[in-house]
Amino acid sequence: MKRRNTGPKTAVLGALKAANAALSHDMLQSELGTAINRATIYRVLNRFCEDGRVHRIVGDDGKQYFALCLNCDEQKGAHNHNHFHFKCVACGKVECLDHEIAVPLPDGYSLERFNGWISGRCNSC
Amino acid sequence: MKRRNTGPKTAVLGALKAANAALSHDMLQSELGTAINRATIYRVLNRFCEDGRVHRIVGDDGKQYFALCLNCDEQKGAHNHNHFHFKCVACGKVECLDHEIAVPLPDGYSLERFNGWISGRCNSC
DNA sequence: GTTTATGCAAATTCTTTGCAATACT
DNA sequence: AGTATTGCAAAGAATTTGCATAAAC
Repeated sequence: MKRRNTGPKTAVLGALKAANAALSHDMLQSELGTAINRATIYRVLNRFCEDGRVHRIVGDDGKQYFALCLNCDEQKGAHNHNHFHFKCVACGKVECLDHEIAVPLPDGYSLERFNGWISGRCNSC
Repeated sequence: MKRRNTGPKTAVLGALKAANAALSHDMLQSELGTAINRATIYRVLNRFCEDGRVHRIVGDDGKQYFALCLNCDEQKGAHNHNHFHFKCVACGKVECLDHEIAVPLPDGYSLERFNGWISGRCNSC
């Protein structure tokens, strides 16, 4: 399944780059306008996740957020997503808190996915 | 707004106690049967959260899970929910990992809600 | 007898999917 | 030409809400 370069794909990627933050579908949609279809945005995002270019976080609002994998794929193919994401309740921005978390798993437990989320107020708000 | 004792309320509370785990709505529903209405279960859970008897966690499946506040309210009225919740992808059980997490917040940031979630495999699976 | 809580159905919100049409390579 | 990708509409899943009825206190 070879990937192709298309408008929606580069638009979504550009928006994520420009935002330098994690964006939800509706954030992207209002950024990109209705010219790009809702379903397309979801599909583009899911493909980016499969390809390891983007990681997905679920917020405490139950919604999915997407952020570029900055320190992930370039390293060694392994993702290091064991960090928290912080959403400011005032300005709405979602940032990666680049601080690897040591997970306190009981003996015999194995980790498959990590989803750390904090809501609060950022220093500009 | 005074609270009243009703069947659904005690049924939900009993199920949460018996499970000794965090349960989602559909887990509760199948536990309690269809005699208790879907909307009622949601309303009971939301009231429990308001009253601080139960805490709510959002899973990486985007669904809400509810667990009794065991070490929370009795202490000093303050909740300590800065712990992870672990969902086993095999057996589906969601446990509280009772280990207070020190959150690495940047200067000037304040915490309002903590939502830590890990998916993986537990020691029985 | 008040007022909270329930049940039912319908509405909302977020996300996915089927299918025909479009556009990369 | 061949196949990945899009758009549109519709379906699905999780949760909430309006309103009349029932049940605590």
